[in-house]
Amino acid sequence: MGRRKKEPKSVHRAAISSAAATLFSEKGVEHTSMDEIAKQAGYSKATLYVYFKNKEEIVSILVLESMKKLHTYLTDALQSQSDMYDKYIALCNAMLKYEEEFPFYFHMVLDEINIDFENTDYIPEDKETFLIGEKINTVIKDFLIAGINAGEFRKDLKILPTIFSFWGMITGLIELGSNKETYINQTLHCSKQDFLNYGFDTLYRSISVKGVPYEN
Amino acid sequence: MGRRKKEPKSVHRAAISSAAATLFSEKGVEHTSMDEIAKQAGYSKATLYVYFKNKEEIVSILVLESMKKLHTYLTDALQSQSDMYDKYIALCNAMLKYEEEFPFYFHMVLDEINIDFENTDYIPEDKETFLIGEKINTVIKDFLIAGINAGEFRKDLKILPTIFSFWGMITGLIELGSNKETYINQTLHCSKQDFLNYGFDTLYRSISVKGVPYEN
Amino acid sequence: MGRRKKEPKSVHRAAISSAAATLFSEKGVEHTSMDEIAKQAGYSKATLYVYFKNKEEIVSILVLESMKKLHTYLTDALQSQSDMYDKYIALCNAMLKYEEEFPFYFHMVLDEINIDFENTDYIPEDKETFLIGEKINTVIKDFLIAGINAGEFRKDLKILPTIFSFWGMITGLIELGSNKETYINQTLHCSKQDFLNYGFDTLYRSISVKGVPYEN
Amino acid sequence: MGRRKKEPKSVHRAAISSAAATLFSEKGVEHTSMDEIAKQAGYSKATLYVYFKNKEEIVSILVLESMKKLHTYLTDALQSQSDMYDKYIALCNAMLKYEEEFPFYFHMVLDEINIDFENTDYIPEDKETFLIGEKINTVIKDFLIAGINAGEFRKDLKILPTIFSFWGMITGLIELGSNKETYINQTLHCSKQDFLNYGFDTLYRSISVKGVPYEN
DNA sequence: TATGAATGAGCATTCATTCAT
DNA sequence: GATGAATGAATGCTCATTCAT
Repeated sequence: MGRRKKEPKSVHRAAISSAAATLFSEKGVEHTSMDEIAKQAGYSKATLYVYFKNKEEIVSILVLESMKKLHTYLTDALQSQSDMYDKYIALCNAMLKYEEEFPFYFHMVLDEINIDFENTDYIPEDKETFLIGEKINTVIKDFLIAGINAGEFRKDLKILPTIFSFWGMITGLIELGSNKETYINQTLHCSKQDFLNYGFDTLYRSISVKGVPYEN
Repeated sequence: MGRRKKEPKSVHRAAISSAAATLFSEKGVEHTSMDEIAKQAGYSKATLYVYFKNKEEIVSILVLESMKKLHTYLTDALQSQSDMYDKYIALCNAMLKYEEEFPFYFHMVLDEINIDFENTDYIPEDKETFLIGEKINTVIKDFLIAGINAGEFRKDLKILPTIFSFWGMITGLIELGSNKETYINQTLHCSKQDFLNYGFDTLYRSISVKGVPYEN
Repeated sequence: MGRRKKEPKSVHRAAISSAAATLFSEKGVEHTSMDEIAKQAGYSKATLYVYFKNKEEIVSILVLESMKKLHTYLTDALQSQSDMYDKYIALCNAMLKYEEEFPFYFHMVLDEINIDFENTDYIPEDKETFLIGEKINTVIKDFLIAGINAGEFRKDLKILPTIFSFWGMITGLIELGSNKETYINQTLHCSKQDFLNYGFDTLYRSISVKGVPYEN
Repeated sequence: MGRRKKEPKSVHRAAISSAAATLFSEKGVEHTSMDEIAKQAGYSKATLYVYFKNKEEIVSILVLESMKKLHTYLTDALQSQSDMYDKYIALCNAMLKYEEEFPFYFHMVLDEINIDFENTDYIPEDKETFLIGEKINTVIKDFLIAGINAGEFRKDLKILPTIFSFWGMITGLIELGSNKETYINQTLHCSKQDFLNYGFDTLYRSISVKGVPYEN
């Protein structure tokens, strides 16, 4: 095992967390051992503990990274379109893109966000993750308000409950689309993307004043 | 140990799976050991293997049972109401009831159902579970068609995609409601049930011809 | 590894703790691994955990056992003699016998006895160990009082401080005798037993009214 | 790191062993890692191995240093008093002072000294430690002989055995006093120092011709 | 000389599963 | 049929030590 060149710590952390990400996606966090991560990353198991405090920290940093990316995807999606409906669809597809890139964290993100801030022992990454979560909420909130003001979305929408319920619904939709891709292909005779587009459209009607703009 | 002789095999399976169900709900499948199930059920650990091939089979039978119950809940919900909107709300609450009773299987049901029917090694219960899933689909399908025929639901709904997307969305909504109950209470200043009602209503608009009937 | 006959649990516990005792004496508790204990006892490592909750419990039971034996040795020693000096010497030799049989616990016993009875998590054996410790104190106390009343020991002795200081001194003497046996042999040109006898005698003068009865 | 160049090797050894001493006292040798020593000393872990062969050597040098200090304490104690009894008490308190300063080595000194001088692999410090031990023996020997010649100590004392047995007994007494300080406070209703004074006095009678001079 | 980097060997503990009786 | 007994295989984590630079 040739010793590596002097590379910054972040390079090793990236290599390790990347290896972990692959394995976590394949078999889940619980079923991925530090031994396996080490082997996948090409390090000795002990070396993992040079770069990370423990397994939990690897998970936390991965969740944080993915959340940051999600935030970027969502922001970019909204900026890429001007029409409200197009923004909505771009938003949904940004989440889809995220789910496809980080299948594992997609669901975890939901659970992890409830941090016990009383517990002084929590991993700093977790707090940052929570903060990014709040930023994401804000992004969607602004989008909703803009839509209402533009006369596109129903005036009687309750902002916060709408954000949360949409988050849950889109998340559930995408997760089902991915978990059951083959089943959908066989039974619905359409692609996962088609299925999701249909779902996104359907859901749009629940906030829209006038329904979906084009025929899908 | 004074255990009655000649109890039919099913009695023992029921006792064991019931003990397992309790523990799984409390601590999750992964964190429940066969040792604990045996103790809870009042059997020796080895005896568990007389009645079940392995731990996985216990899980499978439990998932099947829960699916059967879900089917009942859904059927009952539809029969308990005559109005379409009321049926819809009853349907949603039936799923909520299921989630609250079987929090653990709720999500699993999504993942586990993709059976490789080519694989001759699969657990028979899993096939039955799949079949119940199909029955559930039919129940919802009939509901949707009835709603369309009654002029309550949009005529342009595509039946199958609608069933699936609704399944995903309601599932996602309920799961978020449960995972983040405290967060919702604190941020939205409302109960989980209130939040979910709002979400159910919102979603109803996406299939309804005229929106929700009453003010909520 | 042929499966053993159905033997009572206590037999296995004895076999394991006995193997552990040997290794603990040879290399110390910290440097004895459960793996080694298992090998020495002829069991699989996992089997150890069938009979003991953890390593700590093995240590605790060993300490307790040795303490019980010490109590017996001391009681027997006192009963075996009628003369006070002879009782004293028998007492010292009982401790020596104990040290030779349980070299490892001899010192540990001193440390372990301070139990935090507030801590509800302590191992039950530790409490019993403490109780035996108290019984041992009583045995020595009665001996001291009897000696004073018989006019053999100084009337101005403070019972409790005398017990404790004698315990410390005899313990220290014996431990030194054992740790440095070869050195003693070479430098003092006498056996460990001779050396200890001299020490016991010397110490006797500090409580005796008239000094040691015979010439040593 | 701005470390001054050309510091003699001994300076680094002192800095490292001093850091180690602090940590060893706080948490014990076994529970102090080389990592912690390095951090405490402000060196890189690898640097420790430039100045010391291994962890054991750090311990050895520390034991040696402490022994040197003990020798000084004992010599000073004897010179500080003229009366024999006072010298004896000063001697005991010198050992107590040593125990309180080097709790960790106090007991170790007993065990470690048995060097296998045939073994060419031993650490040189250990030999020096042994030599200091011999010097300490001589100090006490001279004290004993002086006491005998002064008519204070019994004429029939065998010098060497008395030295050794006193060493063991005082050592044992002090160790018990320290290990069980709280227990002594609670049960004997006196301070550790009071208890030890009583013990020292008691022991004095075993060598003294006439008993302890004052009432304590 | 000083150290950043890496790791082999080890450890206590857990658990699903097997099998002789 | 029921089980007491036993265990192989893991798992997360630690640490003294080595070595190329």
